[in-house]
Amino acid sequence: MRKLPAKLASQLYGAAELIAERGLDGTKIDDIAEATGIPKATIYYHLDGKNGVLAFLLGDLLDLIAGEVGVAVSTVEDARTRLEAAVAAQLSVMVEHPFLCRALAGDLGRATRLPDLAEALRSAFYQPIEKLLADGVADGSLRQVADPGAVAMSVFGAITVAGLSAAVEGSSTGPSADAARFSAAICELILDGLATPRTRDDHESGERP
Amino acid sequence: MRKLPAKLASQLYGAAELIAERGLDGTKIDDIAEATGIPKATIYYHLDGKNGVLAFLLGDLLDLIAGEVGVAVSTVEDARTRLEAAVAAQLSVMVEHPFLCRALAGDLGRATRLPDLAEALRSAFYQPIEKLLADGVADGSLRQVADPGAVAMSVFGAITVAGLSAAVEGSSTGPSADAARFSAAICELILDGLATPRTRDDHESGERP
DNA sequence: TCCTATGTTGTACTGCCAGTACAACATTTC
DNA sequence: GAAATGTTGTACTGGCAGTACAACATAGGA
Repeated sequence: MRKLPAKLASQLYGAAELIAERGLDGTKIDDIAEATGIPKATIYYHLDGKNGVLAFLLGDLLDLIAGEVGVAVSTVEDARTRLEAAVAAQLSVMVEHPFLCRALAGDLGRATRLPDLAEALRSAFYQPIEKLLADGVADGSLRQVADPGAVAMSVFGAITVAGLSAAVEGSSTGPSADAARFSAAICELILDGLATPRTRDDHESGERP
Repeated sequence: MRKLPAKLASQLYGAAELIAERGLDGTKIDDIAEATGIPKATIYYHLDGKNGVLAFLLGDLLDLIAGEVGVAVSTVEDARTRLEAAVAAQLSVMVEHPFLCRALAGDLGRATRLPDLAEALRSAFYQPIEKLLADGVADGSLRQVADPGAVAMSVFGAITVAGLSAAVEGSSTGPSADAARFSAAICELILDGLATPRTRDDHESGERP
């Protein structure tokens, strides 16, 4: 079942847009068969029904993300720099696969109920972040926080939701520009924060010209 | 259809756990009928099928969140302080309604495909944040960032994902402690960031005793 | 009190669609 | 060229959402 011939695999991607648009429930197997050109009987021969299709598509996406992020994380730089690279890598893959991302977001519930996918999700998205934050504290490039688990979860959320929104909306400037823009915004947020550098309490507003 | 009698409304909440656990697809109308004690025919008399049930439950949750956050945001404090209050409010509601949150997360796709809910989602979660960030720049309590839209989306993601994870996991210390913990972690992250306060580039690690 | 509007519920039915069964045919491999 | 493996059309089954409807309940207004 993990031996899906390359040709079928590539055809299957034709179903991503459909699923992204209507959700898996709104998509009939016959629709998938028609959109991909793979006969229904063949789909069932190789995959475990609709869930199988979803699992295959999302599994691929998650592997891709985990791979790219893995590369970005494996340099000799300090953790803070690697964190920036990881953010950029994750966003770049997401922006390049908008349909898969939308399918993932839309059928998140189903995805997390498929054991393989739940694990893949975790290792693609959450774990690298968690590790980088810990590394950063160790090498001094990131601050020690009171609740590392909660912070890692928030960082994960910031990146992932921004990525999904970027993937969903698309833009005029093309995918790589989008990825760069969001990536910069996220790093600005999670590294430097939003508080004004000045006083940390009580300030009468000063209008700017 | 928005006139659901109070008694039925309260019974309907009995379906939240079911839906959270199995997803809406995995939940049969007859299961809902049995779990809530409302006969199937009555459900169909008042609501528009399964989607109607989901819409009712989540609509309620979102109204609640929007309400609490609205209160937190309407004080005379500066935007930074109100942002902290909004984070706390949102998390507190989420943590107190774990089943509804799980249902929301699991059936996000369906939810966003229901027009009323999509709008409610936006106004409960995203919009208050967006406004606060703008206010903060205006009153000087928050930093001006290069891409406010992208940053607002990331902040939204940080809060929401953390809230979902808090709601899903639960804990031994009770809901209000959870909310406070996550709330502190998120504010620490989005206000002060994770970069070490020291040098902003190039640092040979310095071990701490 | 009776009459009407509105709500409540059981029962029976319809239609759609995921998934299965299987036989016929194709391709590969040795 | 025979056996194994893969491919596909066709026809069927079962489960469940949603509907139809009649019987019954309740409330309120005259």
